[in-house]
Amino acid sequence: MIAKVIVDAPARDTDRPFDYAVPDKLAPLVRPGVRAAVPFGPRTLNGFVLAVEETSDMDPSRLKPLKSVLDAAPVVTEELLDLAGWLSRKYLCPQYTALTALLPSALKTKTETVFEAAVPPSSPDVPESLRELLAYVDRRGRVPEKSLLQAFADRAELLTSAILLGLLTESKEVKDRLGMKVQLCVRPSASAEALTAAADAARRRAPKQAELLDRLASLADEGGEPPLLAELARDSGIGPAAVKALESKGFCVVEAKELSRDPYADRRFEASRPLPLTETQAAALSPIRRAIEAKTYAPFLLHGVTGSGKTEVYLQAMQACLEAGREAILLVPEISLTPQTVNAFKGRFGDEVAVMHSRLSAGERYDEWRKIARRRVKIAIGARSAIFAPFTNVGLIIIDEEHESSYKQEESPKYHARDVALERASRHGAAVVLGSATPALETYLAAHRGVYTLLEMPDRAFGQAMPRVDIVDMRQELRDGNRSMFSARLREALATRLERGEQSVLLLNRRGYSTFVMCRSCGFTAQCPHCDITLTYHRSGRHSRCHYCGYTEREATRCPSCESEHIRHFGAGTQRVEEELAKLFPGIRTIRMDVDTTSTKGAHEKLLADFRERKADVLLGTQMVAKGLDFPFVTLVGVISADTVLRLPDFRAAERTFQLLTQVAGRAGRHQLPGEVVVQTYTPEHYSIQFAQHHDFRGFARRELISRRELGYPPYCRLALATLAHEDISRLVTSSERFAGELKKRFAELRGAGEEPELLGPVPSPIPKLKDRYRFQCMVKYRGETNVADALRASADALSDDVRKSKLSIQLDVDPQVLL
DNA sequence: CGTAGAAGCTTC
DNA sequence: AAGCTTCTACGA
Repeated sequence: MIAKVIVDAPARDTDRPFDYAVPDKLAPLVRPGVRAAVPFGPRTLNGFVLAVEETSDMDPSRLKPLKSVLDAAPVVTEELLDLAGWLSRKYLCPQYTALTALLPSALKTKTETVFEAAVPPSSPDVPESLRELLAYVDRRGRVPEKSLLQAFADRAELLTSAILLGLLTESKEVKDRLGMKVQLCVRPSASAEALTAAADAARRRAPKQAELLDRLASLADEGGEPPLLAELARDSGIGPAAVKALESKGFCVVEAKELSRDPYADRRFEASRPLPLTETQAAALSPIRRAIEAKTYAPFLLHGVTGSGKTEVYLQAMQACLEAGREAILLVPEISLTPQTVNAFKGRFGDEVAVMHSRLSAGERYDEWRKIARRRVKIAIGARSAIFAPFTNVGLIIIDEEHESSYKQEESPKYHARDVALERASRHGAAVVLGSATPALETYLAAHRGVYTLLEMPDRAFGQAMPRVDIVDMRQELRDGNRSMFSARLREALATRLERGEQSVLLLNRRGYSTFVMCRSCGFTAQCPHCDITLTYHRSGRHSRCHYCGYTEREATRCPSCESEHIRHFGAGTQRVEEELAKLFPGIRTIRMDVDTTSTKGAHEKLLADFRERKADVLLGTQMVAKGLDFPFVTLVGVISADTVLRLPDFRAAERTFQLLTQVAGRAGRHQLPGEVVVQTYTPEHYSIQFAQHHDFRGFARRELISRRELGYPPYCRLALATLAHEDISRLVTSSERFAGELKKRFAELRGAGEEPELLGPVPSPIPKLKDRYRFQCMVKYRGETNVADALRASADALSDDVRKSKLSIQLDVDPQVLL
């Protein structure tokens, strides 16, 4: 028997199955989808068994035997094995990388170095200075290198000399990143009669033993959960000595019992029943329900304004899916995976739900994943990676807030959960529901072309009004002599909230920090004449550059548009806003949320909880305050500068601005108190801001699609991005040009079909230097189903010499979301 | 001629 | 990716 194994050596040369002989005693365990340890050259590596076959093309004498099998049951289903192949082809990543992406991190095993004492610590060969080290290792048996380094962090040289002197033996061990959570329990191993007899005999001499024997007897008789060792000691005072004694006499065995950590075990969920649907909701639900019942692949776009009641549609679609005997997956953006969301679904479906949440520990995530793999639940809820829930009969996949950029993974494999969802659904004959108030334009256009069925919910379910949005022209503020970052309007609105004891949220968007030049008098920003993209300001060279095509211009001292001298690069931090806030409103209580204040675990939740309990008047933060928050006393949302998103050097900047403003407007006045939104901007006339003010998605989409078509951006074409990096800039330039040449050569072959992709670059990357390596990029624009992946991979392969020899790195991103 | 570091090759 | 072998440049 031969196993085809993808090994943990993710490089071009090794990205293919290797054949191994399967020893007879492992044969029953070796199945497609299990992990195995295999010899690979002089090393031992982990791998995934792709297939089991009778024969191999290899000379049988050269086959090595598989070392061990890591899983009693496959961890990757047949369908997901195949999907991993699809991921690797579409997103140009090694198969091993694709396979690990399917699994919870707890199963991403690595080999680690472990040390053992080669001689006893008391041996005369051990120098005095190394006694302590050796004793430490000896006490523990096998010590992972990591823990040893930690324990002797300040005395690393001791470790080195111990290794050099041969006092420690070094070996590699394949380890699971985490064992299952186990506790020891006591199980009877004799008949009930024998145990009762022994209990009677021991009654006088050893009462504790007798008590345990009684319990064991009733267990053997009636069955039930064997008691935990720890429990026995705590509740009945039966210590480990008594257990040991009985175990040695063969009355019981101590076993490791696998526990499931249910993070929601001690939480109550308010049970909820299906609500009566509005007419619009019912109209949206019925085609979804029909598709689930018909078991055919059917993608939908559910376009519903904020508050239109999409959640109830999701809930009832899931209900229909469960009734059809099939499984469902719900994806939500990580940031909105809050207790609120989880409660809504746990409340309706209770124990049928597994939640994959990044705030859970690796162990808890693994347990939730196992519930899915063991078919203990029928619904999986989670962020991006939950799309790989190992169900076998998926009937429905819902992606909430489908426009969110967090559905695109920025590490390899750089997959988009929406595309994976569509791919998986087509394999299962499942319905896909893409839900959003502000769909991605790709999705919206596809729906209009009939690729997805469009379902619309244009009104709020309970008829509430949309919040009022005020746009403040910051140019006018400057003219009126206000040089601060707070407009009179926003200052006044803040003062009113302080007076009334209501709360405010202030958003300062600085994501993808990027400086650009702007005129504070007229709002002019420098754009690329070829790409209509904001030029990025480079302080060192005192120039601005387009990172799409490389166009460069010198720093201006006067505004080319209005001749004003108030032209400068732009950007302010949360800290500065906080200071200014304190100056304006002495005694104001502010909670600042940014990378600095939320870096420690749980800090994010803590800050939000404090704000909920009204321990602060203002919540000031970046991006992360914009979404999914729902606080009853927030009646004001202020956007310090809408321009920071709008002027990002990204063709999606207008779309992001519209989405952000629409989202943020949804945060205010969600309850009884009416809400108000103040948006500060230097470009109030920009259509993204205008349409957001009037909550007009359709208007925005129509306008934005026109310019996308004119400029040749998605959704009218598709993109792929190659980023090359090297520490030596001149070699990088050479390699980049060679890479571009290879690409062009291959693209030319597609010319006949009228599908020749367009190549932009090579140009310096928007982050031109990272970790001492310079970066260049090539962007590819192509249409439809043109096979660009093969050309990219082949071109990268053509430079594989440079990659290996001169440490050039080439990163490929198909359908990039963030072009920064 | 010896040796150290770089470069190349192989992994079932 | 990483361990092992081969190449090659330089000092004695």
